Amino acid sequence: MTASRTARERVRAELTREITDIARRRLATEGAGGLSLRAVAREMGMVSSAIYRYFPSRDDLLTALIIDGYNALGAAVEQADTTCPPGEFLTRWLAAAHAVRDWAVTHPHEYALVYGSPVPGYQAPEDTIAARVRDVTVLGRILADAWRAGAVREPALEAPEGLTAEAEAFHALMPDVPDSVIWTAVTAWTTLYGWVNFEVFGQFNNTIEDRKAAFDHSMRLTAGTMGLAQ
Amino acid sequence: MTASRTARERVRAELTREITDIARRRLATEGAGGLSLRAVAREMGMVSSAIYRYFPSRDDLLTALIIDGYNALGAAVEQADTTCPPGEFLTRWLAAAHAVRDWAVTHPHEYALVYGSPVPGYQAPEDTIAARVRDVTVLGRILADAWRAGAVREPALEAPEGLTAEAEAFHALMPDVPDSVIWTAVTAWTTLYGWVNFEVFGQFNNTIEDRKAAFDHSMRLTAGTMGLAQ
DNA sequence: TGTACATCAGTGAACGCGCGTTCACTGATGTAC
DNA sequence: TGTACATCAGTGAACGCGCGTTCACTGATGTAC
Repeated sequence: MTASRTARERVRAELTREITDIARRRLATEGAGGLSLRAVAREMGMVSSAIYRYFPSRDDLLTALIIDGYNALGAAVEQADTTCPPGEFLTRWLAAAHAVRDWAVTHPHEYALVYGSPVPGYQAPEDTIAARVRDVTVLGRILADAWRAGAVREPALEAPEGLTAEAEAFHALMPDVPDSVIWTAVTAWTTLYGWVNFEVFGQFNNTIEDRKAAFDHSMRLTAGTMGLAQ
Repeated sequence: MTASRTARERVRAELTREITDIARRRLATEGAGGLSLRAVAREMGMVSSAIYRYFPSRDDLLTALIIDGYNALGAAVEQADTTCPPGEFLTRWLAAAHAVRDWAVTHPHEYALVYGSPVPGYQAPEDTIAARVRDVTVLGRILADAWRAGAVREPALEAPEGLTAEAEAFHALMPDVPDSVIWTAVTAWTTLYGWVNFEVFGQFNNTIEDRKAAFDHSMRLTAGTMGLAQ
């Protein structure tokens, strides 16, 4: 019967989810390097070998968590952008930036998993790529839309000749946008994630208290660097 | 005899150095979380308990590595700045920025130790602070010097009222500099380290090849954000 | 200068722990006739 | 609808491994008289 077959599959999906949930929670205390199948199994009330019915190895579980992380972050940014009026580019940029920061601050360990120092000995497989680019795709789209609408002032600093080939990869995200603007976008991108890294990894401890406000201001400055009108 | 007493102490200093050297090298393969006293001892040709004559615990060894890392990075940045003509502020900024990047690229695992995701379960003690601020002290000094020399254009974007108190901590590094400029400096700081994080942690793999040139351009754009004349 | 004592470096065994993964197995759930 | 068989989930024991840290010890190096 299809119905009962689905019943078993449903349990399987639920337990798979429970495993990743517990694993995610354990990231907080142990970090990615210390994620342990046995600990997850223990918390599930299962014998450790039972986990292997769901994930063939520790690295596969880690991969699942990483993909989930990218997708959650990507979805948050996409959602933030779509709730903005499409023609208000500064608003969209700020919304997307805050979405990145908000997600990172509420999920610091998952953020560390996707944007922190690499897990030693772990090699991310190819299938993480699709999930990996969702957030920057949104950021690229905002600037590309702004450019098409004539809302981007070109920077005074031209792109150096030698970087023409390097900009290639980013034209996939931002077609029609000139190289000089591509580089302001890449710079803005590093500012955004640089800030979030600093905040999540504790570099602002004892220095900045109202981090959301400071971040907001910094992202407005960054919008200026990109030539987005205030 | 003082001479022979010094002999024993010299051996001690040498072995302590050897331990940290080996530990540093092992960071590369294992990451900070996987750093193991037993492995270091094995590589030293010592029995594992002998390490305890030199470091009372694993965390103390880690602390030594972190302090060394901050100092090496700080020294590199200081050195880069002092070789520049003091009045050429853009040159100084670029030199300092490249010094950070160069050091990080040649010592990626030590960089990860000081600017990457925190080591789970490790709490940095107070005595890391002095070493920790050497690099940003240089960056602050460059902008403060430029400001005093009248070489900094104030940004169009004023600092929001609510951030006055937040800027306090940075006035220690950059006295006399107005808040609006403080925030361009903090933003530039996050851009610099954000870039280096991205590069060292592999985010630019398969996208940017000539990273030094792209970084240089990005840092010139960032100088613009800070109001430093090109 | 020579001897008695104190300090220090390194040894080797041990404690108690957790880990990833394999394997033969039991019993329950689903499938085909 | 009922039975025989196949698939699947979970068990429990085991393999072989590495870890941080403690402790009583030996022997060498340094110190004080």
